[in-house]
This record gives sequence, C-alpha cells and structure tokens, in this order.
Amino acid sequence: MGAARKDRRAELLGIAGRLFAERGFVATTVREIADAAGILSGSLYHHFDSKESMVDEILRGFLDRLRASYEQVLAERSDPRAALTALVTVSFESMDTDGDAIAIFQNEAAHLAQFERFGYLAEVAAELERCWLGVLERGQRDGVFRADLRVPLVYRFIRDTVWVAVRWYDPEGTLGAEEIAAQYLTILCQGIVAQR
Amino acid sequence: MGAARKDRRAELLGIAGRLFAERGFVATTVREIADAAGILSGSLYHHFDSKESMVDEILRGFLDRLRASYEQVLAERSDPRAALTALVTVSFESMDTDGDAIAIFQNEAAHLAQFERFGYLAEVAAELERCWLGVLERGQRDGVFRADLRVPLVYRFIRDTVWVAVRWYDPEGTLGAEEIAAQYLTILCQGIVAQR
Amino acid sequence: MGAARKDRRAELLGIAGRLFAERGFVATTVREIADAAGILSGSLYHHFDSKESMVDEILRGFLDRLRASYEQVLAERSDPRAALTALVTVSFESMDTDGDAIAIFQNEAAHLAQFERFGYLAEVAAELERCWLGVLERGQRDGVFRADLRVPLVYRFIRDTVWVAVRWYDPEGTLGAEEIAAQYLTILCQGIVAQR
Amino acid sequence: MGAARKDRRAELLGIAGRLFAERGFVATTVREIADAAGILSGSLYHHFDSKESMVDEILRGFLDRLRASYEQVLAERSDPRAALTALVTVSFESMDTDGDAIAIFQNEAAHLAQFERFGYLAEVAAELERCWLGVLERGQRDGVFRADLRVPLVYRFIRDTVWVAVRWYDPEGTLGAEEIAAQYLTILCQGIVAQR
DNA sequence: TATGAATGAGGATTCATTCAT
DNA sequence: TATGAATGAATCCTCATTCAT
Repeated sequence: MGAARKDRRAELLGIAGRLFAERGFVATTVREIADAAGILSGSLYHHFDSKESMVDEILRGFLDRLRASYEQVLAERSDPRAALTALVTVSFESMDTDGDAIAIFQNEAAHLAQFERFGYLAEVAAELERCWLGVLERGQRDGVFRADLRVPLVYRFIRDTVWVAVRWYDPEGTLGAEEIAAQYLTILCQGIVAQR
Repeated sequence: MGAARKDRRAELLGIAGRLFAERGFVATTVREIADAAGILSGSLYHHFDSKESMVDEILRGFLDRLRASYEQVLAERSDPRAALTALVTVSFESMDTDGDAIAIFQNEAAHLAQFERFGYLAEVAAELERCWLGVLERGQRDGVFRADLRVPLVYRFIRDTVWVAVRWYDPEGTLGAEEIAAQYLTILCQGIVAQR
Repeated sequence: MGAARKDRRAELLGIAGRLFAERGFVATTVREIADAAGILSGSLYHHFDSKESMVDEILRGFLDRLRASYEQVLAERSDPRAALTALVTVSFESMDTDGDAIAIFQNEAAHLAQFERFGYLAEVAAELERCWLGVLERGQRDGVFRADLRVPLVYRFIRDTVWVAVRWYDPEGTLGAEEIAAQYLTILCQGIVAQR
Repeated sequence: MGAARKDRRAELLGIAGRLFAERGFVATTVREIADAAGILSGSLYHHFDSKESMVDEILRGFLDRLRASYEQVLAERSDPRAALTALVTVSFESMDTDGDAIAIFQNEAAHLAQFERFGYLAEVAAELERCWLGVLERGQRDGVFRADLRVPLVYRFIRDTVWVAVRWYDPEGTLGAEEIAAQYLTILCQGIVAQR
C-alpha cells in the first residue's frame, strides 16, 4: 500500500471517526461520510469494505495505542500510586489524539461487541481492566490505598470518570489533559472534603 | 383517558424504553418495539404519534421526577455535605425505577437536543446543574470542601460518575443503590488514599 | 330504516361529500370524515360498508336527480333553443344542491369508472350526453344552430364549461345560478364579438 | 449535470407525468412510477428528492413555457381579437407537448397550492389571468367585444373550456390543435346560433 | 480512484377495515 | 350506535452496497 493511499485512508477514517463520535455509528450514513470527504458514497468502497470495517479500523488503532501506553506505564513504574497517576495521566492525554475513537468506544462498544466481528472489544477491555485492577490491588495490599473500598467498584468509578470526560474535554481548550488529570487525581486520592 | 388506556401506554413505554436503552434510539426499530409488545408495528401508532414522541414521553417523565427529588432534597437540607450526600443517594436510587430513562438520557441527549422538539433537554440539564453547583459552592465557601478544586470540574466528575454507573448498576443485584452511593461518597469525600 | 337513521346517513354523506370534493376521494381519509363528524373512524362502518360505498351513494343520488331533471326538461320542451336554455339552466341550478357531488363526478369519475362497481358512471354519462346531442342535432337540422360546427365538439365545449364552473361557483355568492346560466347562454348563442 | 443524466431525468419525469395525469398525484404510487420506468422504487430517489419534487419540476417546466408563449403573443399583437385568437391557439397547441402537465395542473393545483412549496402555482395562475383579462378588457373598451358581458365571467368560461379540453384532446387524433382552436373561436366569437 | 445509476432490504408511518366491548 | 384496540397491507423514503464506465 502506497504512502499516499495510506494517507487517504487515514484522512477518511478521521472524517468518519468524527461523525461516528458526533452522531453515533448507526445514525451516521455512509453518504454523510462521503459528503464530508467531498466524494460520492460509492467511492468510499474503494478504500473500505464496509461501514463496519471503518469503525473496526478506528477502534483497533486506538486500542492498540492505549494498550501499548498502559504496558509501558506499568513496565516503568512499580510504585502503585505513581502507576495510578501515570495511568490516569496517560488516559487523559490520549484524548488529545484519539478523542473520537474514545467517544465511539464509550458509546458503541456495548452494542458492537454483540457481533462476532467485534468480539475482541471485550477482550481488550478485560486486558485494560487487569492493568487497573493490578495497580489498585497492589496499592491496597501495600497499605497505600484504603482497605475499606471494593476494588472493582473503585475501578469502575475511575474508568467511567476518566473516559466519560471525553464528552466535555476540549483538546483546544485552556485546560490541558495534564491539568485535568492532576485535579482528578487530587479528588480521587484525597477527596473533596477539606483536610481537618 | 381511561385507566386501562393509561396502563397500556405505560406498559408500551416501558418496553420501548428498555429497547432504547439497550440498543440506542436510532438503532431500535418500531417493529422491534411492537414485536416485544406482541402487536403489529402499525398498532403502536394508535397509542403514540411517532417513535420520537415515545422517547419524549419517557425522558420528560424521568426528568420531572428527578427535578422534583432534587428540589425536595435542597428544600430539606441546608448543610452542604448533607445535601451532597442526599443528592448522590437520590440519584443512585433513581436508577432503581428509571434506569432505562437514565441510560437513554446519557446516551442520546446530546444528539436529540439538536432537534427543536428536544430543546428542553438542555434546559432541564442546566437546572439540575444549578442544584449541584449551588451545593458545591456553598460548601467551598463554608470551608467544608477543599478550596483548591475547580467547582465546575468537580461537578462534571460527580455527574459523570454517578450517571455512567447506570451502565453496570443492576437493580436486582446484591449491591443496592444506597450501598453504592455510600462507597462512592467515601471515595468522593475522603479519596482512595489511606489516611496517614 | 328509521327516519333518524336515514338523517344520520345523509348528514354523514354530506360531510364526506364536502371532503371528497375539497381534497379528492383518494386523498380524503376515513379518519378525516369521522373527525369532521365528531365520531371515531371505526364508527363510520356502522353506517357504511366502506369508503367506496360512500362515494357510490353520493354519486348515484346526484346522477339520479340530474337524469330526472334532464328528462323532464326534454319532455316539456320541443323547441331546440328553449331546450338548450333549460338544460343549461337546470345544470347550473343543480350546483346549488349538488355542488360537492358534481365536483366529485368531475374530478374522480374517470378514475372510478375503471372499477366494475362504478361501471354505471359511464352509462349514465352516455345517457346524459344523448340528451344534449339530441337537442343540438335537432337544432342544427332545423337551422337554429350553425351548420358549420361539429356537434360532438360543441357538446364537449358546453359540457365542460358548464360543469367546470363548479370550481368557482359559490351557491352563497351574489351571482345566482340563473344569472350565470343567462350570461353563459349569451356567450354560447351569440358569441362575445359585438354585433355589427 | 451531464446530458445523459438530464435525459434520464426528463424520461422519468415523462413517465411520472403521464401517471400523475391519468391517476392523480396522490393515487399514483412511487412504485408505479418506478415499475413503469423499469427500475426499483428506491432508485427513483437517486434522481429526485421526493414524489413532490417530481410534480414540482413538471409543473414549473410547463408554466414557464406557457408564460413565455403568452408573453410573446402579447408582445407581437396589439389587436384584441388577434391576441385572443393567438392566446387560444397557443393554449391548444401546448396540449401537444404538455398534455400531462396541463392535466395535472387542472386536477391537482387546487390541492397542491395549499402547501407552501406550491404557493407559486397561485402566483403564476394570477399572471396568466392578467394576460387574458388585459385582452378582454381592451377589446371591450375598443368595442370589439360585447359590452354586456362580465369580463371575469367570460375569462373563466374561456379558461375552463380551453384547459378542460385536455381531458379529451388527443394529440395523435385526426383533429389537430389548430382546428379545434378554430372551431372553439367560432363558438366563442360568433356563438352557436345561426346568423339571421 | 472516482462516478453515478441501480439494487434490495428495511425504515417509519398511514390507512381502510374489523371486532370485542 | 359508538368506542378503541388492533390488523395487515401499502406508502414514501433511506441506506449500505455493487458495478459498469
């Protein structure tokens, strides 16, 4: 595959991703994607097999990158609190580059995962979950994190809050990913109640 | 409108709501709703004008109830921390009765609000936001909540975490709404880091 | 059939006739008729077998009355010019009582006549045509009407102009049927060109 | 738009126009049009937005042509009688090329004009009316046409008779448009009564 | 690579009609 | 007589996809 062709694919995926994120996968028509790209809908099929294969490619790319980030974080950090901080930060940072894919993943994964083709979504989600659970469990064992909290519940709270932020996080805005991650970590670690 | 007729409407709305929540509004076909109700798709139009009017009725009902709950909470409690606790608890509790509506609101509101008919969604969302912001600001002013946190950010974290829980919260499960609310409030107020 | 029941039928036929005339037979829904009558659509079926049977009854009534008028006119008048005048006048006068039926006959007969049930429409139309042709031919033979005109063409001109007037003729208006008939007969007999 | 594409549109409009004229706009289904064109009903939407846009295009085309003819007639003729003759002749001639559109205009304009989209129908009708009224009034003033006739009534008689002829006029028949126009003008100008 | 005509399945909705109450 | 729930067929239209050019 030539570089030009690869670029065109990436460009089209970017356009499709934005629309999928904005309007939802089902609600986005192939024609809308083509219109946004300035070509006719039939022409999209020179690049992709189907609408499904477009989301597929978008999601796979994002999940591969995220998994790699998480693995690197864990490989470089053994301290639970440092690891947690890094996981959160890395996740928020991914919104700068993969915002649309994250939104799609958040909104559509549950529906898509029902189809065999997207079975891998559940697998990857489980892998990512293991990363977080490992850190939380290790931290609890070491006495770094409170013992009276149910780890799975804590995980879900963290996961949801982090990712759902994609709905309002603006990569161009004044609040950067790092700053938001910091504020979030403060709440998460110390709570919102003033220290006595 | 007779009681029987009202019951049938409610029954059909329940069926539609479940499907909208599970598959998304756009992805749910009128035929699927009718099939689930054991009637023909055309027969649904004896009860409702359109698929849109079904979500409309579902969302209005939920939002009316939620607004009433919030107002009652604030009317009865002046202490910020008590009010926050009550808002969180009431929200989680609403998942027992309005789980589908909440899911629909979470997943579809952004898209629906673009249509004039659903303009009220943004208005109600703003009203609800004011409830939370009021409590948080009062608490910060009184020194109950940390001063170094941005209130709008805190609000979004709370809102998102609370509502996104509808994705995994199971009204029939072993963990009741109150218990989950309590755990969540612990994290939110004290943080996950063990006390020194 | 009781008198009250007969009245109700007539009332409902009047409502249906007005709508058929205004919107067209196909475009008028049974529900619209029922709404206009203040009952539910299903209730109409206590009075009539079908929507078709409603037009049927409307058209039969009108055509019976018209045929009777024409026959009486011809029975009472042997002079071609007097007969023509009377036919035109009687036709315009029928607009006062049968305006809707006339409009329906004008607009829908061609389509309806395709169905066996409405085969009689063509027959009655042919009967009525014979009335006019008889008068015109007799008049031409007697030298009362110009010999250089094709009778069938003249007939069609007369027929069309007379009946199409139902589109703008207003029974409540200042111009009565007789007056309009008189003006029309002037044009028809003397032409619009000023006498030299 | 390529020539081939334009041709296909015109072809499809011709097919649709014939059906609209024969069966009425409402009674003609999109599927019937497609069947007559040898394609599937959905395929029509590759060429036209909707069934409405098809009539729209048909009517606009016809009215534009007719208006242009009328204007040319009036620009070239100042004599009222000559102008009247030309208007009648031109109108009958338009049946050769625009028969279906005329039939549609006659049968559906009243209903269609109720929708905003077809508001222009009333405007064009008024423009055309002005052409005829101008000629008739000028002729009456000049003493060419009888003074005892109401011009608006005369106009309606002419208009209706001319256009309603589309119901029986056959472009392929032995009687050409010019001949019919001539006969019609004889009746209209001199009347059907033999000269004394 | 792209066009544009066409497919075929399926979408929401309408509507005449039926029938138990 | 009337209700109102339901039917079932049909309607207009949409949309992912194909394919000859």
